[in-house]
This record gives sequence, structure tokens and C-alpha cells, in this order.
Amino acid sequence: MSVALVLPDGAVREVAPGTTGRDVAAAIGPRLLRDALAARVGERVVDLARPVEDVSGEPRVSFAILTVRDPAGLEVYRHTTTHVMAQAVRRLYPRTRLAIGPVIEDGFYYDMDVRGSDGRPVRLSAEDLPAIEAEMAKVIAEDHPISREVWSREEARAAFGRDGEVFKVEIVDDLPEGAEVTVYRQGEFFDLCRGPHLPSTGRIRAFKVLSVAGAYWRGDEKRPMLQRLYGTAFASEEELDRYLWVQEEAKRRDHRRVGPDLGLFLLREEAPGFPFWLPKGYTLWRLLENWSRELQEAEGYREVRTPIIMRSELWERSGHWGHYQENMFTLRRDQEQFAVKPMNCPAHCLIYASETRSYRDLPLRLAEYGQLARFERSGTLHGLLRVRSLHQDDAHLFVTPEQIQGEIAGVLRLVERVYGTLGMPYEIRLATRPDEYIGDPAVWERAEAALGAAVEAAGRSFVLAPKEGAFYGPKLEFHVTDALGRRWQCATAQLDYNFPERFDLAYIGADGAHHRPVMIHRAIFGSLERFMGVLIEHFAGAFPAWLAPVQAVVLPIADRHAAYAERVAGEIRGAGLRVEVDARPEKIGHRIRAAQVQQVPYMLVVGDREADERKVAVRARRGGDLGPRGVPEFVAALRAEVEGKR
RNA sequence: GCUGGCGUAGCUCAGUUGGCAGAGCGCCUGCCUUGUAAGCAGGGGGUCGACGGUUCGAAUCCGUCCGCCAGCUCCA
Repeated sequence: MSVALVLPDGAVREVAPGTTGRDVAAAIGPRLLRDALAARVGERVVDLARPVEDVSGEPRVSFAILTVRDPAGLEVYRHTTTHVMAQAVRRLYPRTRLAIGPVIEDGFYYDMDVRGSDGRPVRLSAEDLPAIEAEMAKVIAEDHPISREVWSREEARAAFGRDGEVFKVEIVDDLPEGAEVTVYRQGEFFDLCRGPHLPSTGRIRAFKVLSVAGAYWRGDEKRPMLQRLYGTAFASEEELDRYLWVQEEAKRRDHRRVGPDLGLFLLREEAPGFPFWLPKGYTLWRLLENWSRELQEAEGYREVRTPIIMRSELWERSGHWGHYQENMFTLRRDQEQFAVKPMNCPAHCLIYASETRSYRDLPLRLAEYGQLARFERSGTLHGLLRVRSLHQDDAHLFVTPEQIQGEIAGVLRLVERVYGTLGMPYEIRLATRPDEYIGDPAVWERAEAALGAAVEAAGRSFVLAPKEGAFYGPKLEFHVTDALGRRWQCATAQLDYNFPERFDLAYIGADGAHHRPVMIHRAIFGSLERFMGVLIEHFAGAFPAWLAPVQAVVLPIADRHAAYAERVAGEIRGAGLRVEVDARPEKIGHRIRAAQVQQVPYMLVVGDREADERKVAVRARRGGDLGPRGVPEFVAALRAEVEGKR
């Protein structure tokens, strides 16, 4: 009986039993056949050599030939590269035992217990990677056809057991009853693998082994430490080079280097995870915080400040003591137990509960920029991106169920204002009910629907993140993309039915009865620390004028121009702009370079000509010499730039 | 926290077999008085991460601890 394949363009193609993806590609055209890597039958991605009816018993099924241009095709391509890497390692270190080798974002890794022909463990370092790459190139040049075999569980256990492949045996043992055990073979190499794979190893065009690091078997620190080889593969050398360039550029922009170089912040071993903010960094901090205040006040938020240290009873009540204590700085004095707050929500609940609330008071929007402290494990600290001291642009909205959608719309407005202004695109994800949750599924469904509806009402779309919500409620996650195309989760909005319950929060409704409010936790920047780390890397330290700690530096040519330079600086400062004078006895080129390196947006050179005509010679950080301008003219232009946040 | 690597001047880094702690940049001083990305000369600056051990002698060898880096795990 024939199968009807519905192709991506809507065309329907009837194929006879036994027809494979490769046959279909060949029938469509030689070019597609050449580019074909795998096929998609219905929802499943399969080898080109699989007969279509093997995969789907349906008489009519959607079908597509995948090339390296399809994300799913690229995954197959990379997964085969993973096998090629394992094969190469096996050739160089024959007794290597393989664990798992999945595709990840931007590449792949393979965890393995690397052992030489004598069976002794081998510790790989960066110097060993070129040899592995060279061997991979051979495997690719040999162009081994890749075949799929279905084994019985016993066969698999016996074969892998014989080779001492303890990890593979464990994986086989963990497969669910009745699961198909598949093995992929290429030349002398075979591996337990779900697949699918490319038709042959020769299809790989551009790859690189990136690094080696330790990783525990199954992520469990009580189990053996394996070596994880990271690699990646791309459709072409150009794309690989582009990827490697981005990696280099990211290193160059690393906020841990740029921040101290620009005098923004300091990290000291005296206070691991607690950054020191220097005058310029704190200028940027205040600009961001004040901008946030301005935006939030316009949205009806009220700012509060709550205690940094509170008694453990509060944390017991909020549930933190039970679930979050490992991440809290706790202290004991005079038989009393205290903790430094890791979050603001419990304190905001106390404020809410401090008065009898009417439905007329809602929504109540409490914002706070206070300091939080979380005891992050030492190995997880990372510059500003993961710290122990953090300040969120935090707020809790206490609302009636009917108000959820409207309040979420307000949060979306804030997110759009902030990330739109910064030129950072973002994706919205709706994280729904996880397997472990509290509350009524019907309430969850209403809440999820309200979040989705609010996003759509704002003219935005969202990606569903099934089961990724918090246990107490669904949430929206905003994933922003920086100038290098990297994604960061900064803003979130979470619906919470749990805290109002724990703190017995209520409002008097129009009906005179008590009702439970819903809480929305939300942050737009996330934490100021992390956000500033992201911003430093996004702008590579070259902040737009409105955020630049120093917006202009005045450079007198010779000593006799110093007084004029000071007068100019005073005038600019008087207009509310941030300006410095660099009158060091260095050549003008030297001081221009210094200002460029410090990423100052404007350099104002003043010599005889400028002093005579009461002008400044303007040089832009990008764009070079702009020629002479009157001081009021320069001030007006810079103020317009700052006000426009350009 | 676990595994591995690394801690030498503010920064980037040399430092041989265990034998007088160095360079470049930055900083300070002087000279130059400067025209759009590094002028010249001189100077200050170090408990070589901390503590303990081995040794006639330790930046160097050993141990413990602290910090940083890359992962694992978790997350903003």
C-alpha cells in the first residue's frame, strides 16, 4: 500500500512501500539529493536510508528532506561529527570508554573516559586537540558509509560489556522495557545511539574540537569524573570562522576585563561575589536605576525599602527556610536566628498585610531596589553575571484575578521601553505548569491563558516552554539578544498564588467579602549587577552617550589653553552633562588615544583657534574629527542625543 | 561544593637546575608646549595569594587553606 507524503510546499507525493527518504530526494532533484542529510517524517527526524513506512504507519504524513540549512538537519550533521570525534579519539586512545555525546547549542560534546592502548587513563589537554582534529579529518576523507542496526538488549549488553563500555551498558540497562536498541556503525567504529545520522562521514565540511573539561558521569559529583570534549561543526568554513570570531570577540568584550579597565567596578578576594562599584561604574548604576524609577513611576509603581536582615520566623513562613536555606547568609546572635534577605517578596507581603486592603487599593505595585544576598556556591561565581550581592529592579504587584492581564500588559510596556531603547531584541517565553506544582489546575490554566492573552494583546508572540514554570505559578521569561547574538534571560514576570496563601493576604471585595489577591513578581533588568555585566559586553564598553560615565573630555593643546578648557568644561557641566578635562603634559595624540581607549563619546580639542573663536574642535569616538563647533551648539547636540537615549 | 588548571608590581606577563625579584604599559617627576589613537629622560612601586614544612638557602620543592579560571550542578 502506498504512502502519501505531504511535502513542505503542500505538494502530495504517492510513494511505494520501501521508498526511503533518499529515494524521495533523488526523485525531486539531483541538487536536493546532494544536499540531503536526513528526512523528517511527521514529527520524527530519521536517516535518509529509512523506508518511510518504517517510521509512520499512517497512509498520509508530512515529509521534508532536511539539509544543513534546517536546524534539525544541522543537529544531525553535528551529531555525526560527534561520532567522528569519538572514532578519532578511539583510534588515538584505543581503550577509551564512551559515555554520552549530545548536540548542544552551537555544537556538541562527548563525555568519555579516555584510555590509551595499555588501558591507563589519559589526561587530555588543549595541546592534544589538533591531533584529534587531524584524525577526524582522516575519518571524513575516508568517507565511511553510516549504517543503522537494531540490536536486542542482550546483544547490546554483551557487545558493550565485552569492550568494557560500562557507561553504554548502564544506558542500555536504563532503557525502558521494549525500547528499540539501535547502533550506528561507520567503518571500524560503532556506537550505541538513537540517531539519526548522515549517510556517510564524508558529508562533514567544517568542524573544530574546541576544548576539553571535566564533567561528572550523569552530572553526579559522586560518580566518576569524565573528560568532556567540546566541538562544533558548521555547513562551511566561513560559518565556522564566523562562529570562532564571535567567540574571540566575546573574550575581548568580557566584562571582567572591560569593567576594571574602564574603572567601572572591582572584584577583590576580600569579598568574593560582592563587587566594588567605582565612581564611573556607580554613575552608570545610578543612571540605570533612575531611568527605571522614572519608567516605573509612570506605570504607577510605589517604591519601598525593606530590612536587609530579618528573623528566621519570616523565612520559615515564606518557605525559604525549608527550600532555600542553603542559598542564604544566616546569622545567629543572642539565641536568635536571622538571615540576610535573598528576595524581597516576604517583606513586601508584610507591607501588604500591614493594612486592611480594599479592592479599590488594587493593584498595589511595590517596587524595591534594595540589596539582596544569596550564598552562591564558590564554584559558580562568575564576574558580575553570578554574584552573591545583588540588587534587582524588583517589584511585586498585588492584584485581583481580573487585573492579571492588564498588569502583565504594563510589564510588557516596561520591557519594551527598556530593551527597545537599548536596541536589544527579545523573545518571550511562556513557561507553564511543571509536573510538581501546587494549587488547582483550573486556576493554572486560567493564569497561563491570561499571560498568553496579555502578550498577544500587546501585539507580540510567545514561545511555549512547557513545564518550565515555577512550582507556584506560570511565568513569562524574556530572552534578550545582545550585539553578538548571545541570549540572556533578564526580565521575568511570574504569577504567584502561593505567597498570598502563606501570608494569608486578603482584600475586601465589592461584595464585602474577603478575597485572596494574586501576586506578580517581576523584574525588568533582572539584577543590576548581572544586567550591567550584560550591557558592558553588549556595548563592548562603548556606552551610548546617555549612559557613558564620562560623556566628553576637554583636551587643551598647550598649557596656555588650560583656563579656556576649564571654562568650557564648566559650561558643559552646568548644562547637566558629565565632562572631564585632561590637561596632562602629553602630546594631544596621546591624550586622544587615552580617551578613545576609555570609550569617551566626545573629545573636545581646544587650542589657539578655538580659544579665539570660543569654540571646541569636536572629535567623535566613532567618526573622527567633526570640526569646530560653538560650545552652546555642542551642548545642545549632546543634550538632544542624551534625551533621545540614542 | 566537586574535578582540573592557575595565583610574581595597578594591568599584561618573563623569571633557567633551589642561589641578589624583572620587562612593557599605567602612575609620579622633569624636559618638551604640543593639532586628532602611544614624544624623550628619570623615578617610585613587591611579605612572589596566606600559613606551615623540607633546605645552609624557597617565587621555585612538599602540605593545608584562600582566591581566580574552565567545567559539573543550579539560576537572575
